[in-house]
Amino acid sequence: MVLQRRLDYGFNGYQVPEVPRASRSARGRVPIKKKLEANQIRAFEILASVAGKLLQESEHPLPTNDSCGKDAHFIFDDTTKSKQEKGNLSKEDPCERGSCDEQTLLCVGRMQECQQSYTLNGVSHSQENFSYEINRASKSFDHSESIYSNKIFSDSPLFGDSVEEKPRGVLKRKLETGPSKDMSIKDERTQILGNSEDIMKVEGMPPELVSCGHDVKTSFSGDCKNHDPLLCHCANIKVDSRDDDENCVRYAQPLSVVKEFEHPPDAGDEKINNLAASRHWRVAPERRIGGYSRNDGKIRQVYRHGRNCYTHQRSQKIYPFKKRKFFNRMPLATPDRGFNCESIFNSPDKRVNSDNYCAEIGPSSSTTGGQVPLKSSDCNVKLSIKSFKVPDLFIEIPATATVGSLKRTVMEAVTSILGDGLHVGILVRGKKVRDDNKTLLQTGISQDEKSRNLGFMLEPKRAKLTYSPRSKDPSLPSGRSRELTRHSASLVSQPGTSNVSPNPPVINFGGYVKRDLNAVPSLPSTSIEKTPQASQALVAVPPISMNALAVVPFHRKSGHPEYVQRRIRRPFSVPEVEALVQAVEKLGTGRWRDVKLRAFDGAKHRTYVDLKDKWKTLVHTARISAQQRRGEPVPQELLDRVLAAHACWSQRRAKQQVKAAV
DNA sequence: GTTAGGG
DNA sequence: CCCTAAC
Repeated sequence: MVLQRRLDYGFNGYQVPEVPRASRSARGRVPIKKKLEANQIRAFEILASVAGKLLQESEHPLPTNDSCGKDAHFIFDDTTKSKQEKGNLSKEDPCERGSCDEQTLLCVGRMQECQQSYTLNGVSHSQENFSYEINRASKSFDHSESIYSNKIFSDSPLFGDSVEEKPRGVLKRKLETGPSKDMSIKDERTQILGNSEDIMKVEGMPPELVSCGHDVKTSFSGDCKNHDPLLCHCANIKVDSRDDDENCVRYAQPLSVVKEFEHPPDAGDEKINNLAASRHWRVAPERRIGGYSRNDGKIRQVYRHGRNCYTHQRSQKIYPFKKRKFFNRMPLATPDRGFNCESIFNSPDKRVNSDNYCAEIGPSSSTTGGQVPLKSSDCNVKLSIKSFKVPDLFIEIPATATVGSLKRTVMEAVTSILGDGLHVGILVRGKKVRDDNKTLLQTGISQDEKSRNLGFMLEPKRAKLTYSPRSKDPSLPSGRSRELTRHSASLVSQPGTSNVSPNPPVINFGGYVKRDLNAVPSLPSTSIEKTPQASQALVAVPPISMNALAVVPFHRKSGHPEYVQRRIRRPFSVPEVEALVQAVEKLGTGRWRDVKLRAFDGAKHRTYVDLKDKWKTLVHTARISAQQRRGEPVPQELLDRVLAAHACWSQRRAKQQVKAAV
């Protein structure tokens, strides 16, 4: 079987998708955008120019339907050649050049296999946030990470009423702000994050890491490949479990294993339906600069003075959920994010066996769901995948580089990421179908006339990692998590004592979990698939041999501020409102961070700004008539408390101001 | 990073 | 929820 490796040479980074709204960093600051504009636009143009010339000069047309699905096809003639010269890097055994025992990470695939969790200095880590950095000189591989929280649950405000003490130390704050170098770990408790963001956290995966050219050793100990994240943490575990967004579960009970596989929100309603609307720069002339597309991507000088000056991009101010949302929707908002499917391939067995790139399409995969599959001959689904788009590639290249070197570099990167570590994700009407057992009929693919609502994307495969080899029962993780959900979703308060005890129980919404109802239902076995954001490509590139060219993964997270999506709306539930009211009654209206810590600690999707905003709306709601209110009705009792607390604290503040004035 | 307030 | 200013 010949691999179908046709590429619509649509570097995602070259495209300028329309965005719902301009945006900035999640916290409303400007830095990202400004910095980008300052530093990248120029580099952009350089690359765009070079790439544009490259394409112009190419004698070979860009992919067409004609050859699609038939033969391996490379756009550039030197593709194959390059491949031969270099060998199939992506297929190369990662162990070949290094010691697997030492967790030498050479290839994308291996890297991905290792990124679920690992043990460092005897402490297990989940890799929610981490970065890698290569020190070429020493050929050492450093990683940094931030553990979201190892804070034990008992440390939560839930068990302490004292909020006056400025809480929870530095770590606590860092937890909300994303990656950091803080490696401090209080104890063996390690949270396991089942989110799919991990790959994204491989910030700036260094080219060397996947280029098979250098031994890149981590300080991992143990075999992370076989590391079972589900079974390795047996102490008290604080679980931050998320649904589509940031819903977290904090579990007070000691658990040997808890993991919630998230169901990221796939693109909900706002998703792009017109998958065929490619934003490839070739079709976006209006955005071109100087005849070429202006690239919104980031271009950094990787090699300087002939040596690798790669620096990983530390996104200290990246807010995971925001980015995640962005990525979750990318496949829809910007088709270039992963797929480009508008036509059909006709396969007798409804299967495109292109080295697994399309294997998930076939209904034959649906036979394991206990359903009686339809006869293939009865209703064949004809699909044609015009082209796949590779995940984002971020290329850094000196302006003095030749076009030829650019070609080779890009080709290497492309072949590398295609060679391994990718699997296909399927989107139906903007929603990712995670359930491999669903039939095409069930998912609606079969009725999809023009495939316009069907999309394919390439994603790094990592699912096998998150899976416990020892746990054959796919329902286990999910079942557990549901249990967890139920458990933690219940309001943590002691009825009867509230408002009476001098130390009333604190309602904490750390364990608030909700599933994305819009998401296509999926089975546990597939829910662990990577989310669209994980389609971030880890690109392999021959380091120095390529005229000092380098390709590094385009870091969506740290760039393209315009792509940042608005967070999904998540109305406050009544229990949440109650928790908020209670906290504000206690703390007042000017200490939102404390309120957050006290009542919503762990509910990462609720920021203190959210709480402040909610309070604002609560006050407003309480003041208007019941008929004017919308949404889930808030008990009048709560609204009364809102008004009372608001009045009380407003009065206090006024008094203090008077005092201060005098 | 937080807070406050307009949008 | 977003976005900013101000601190």
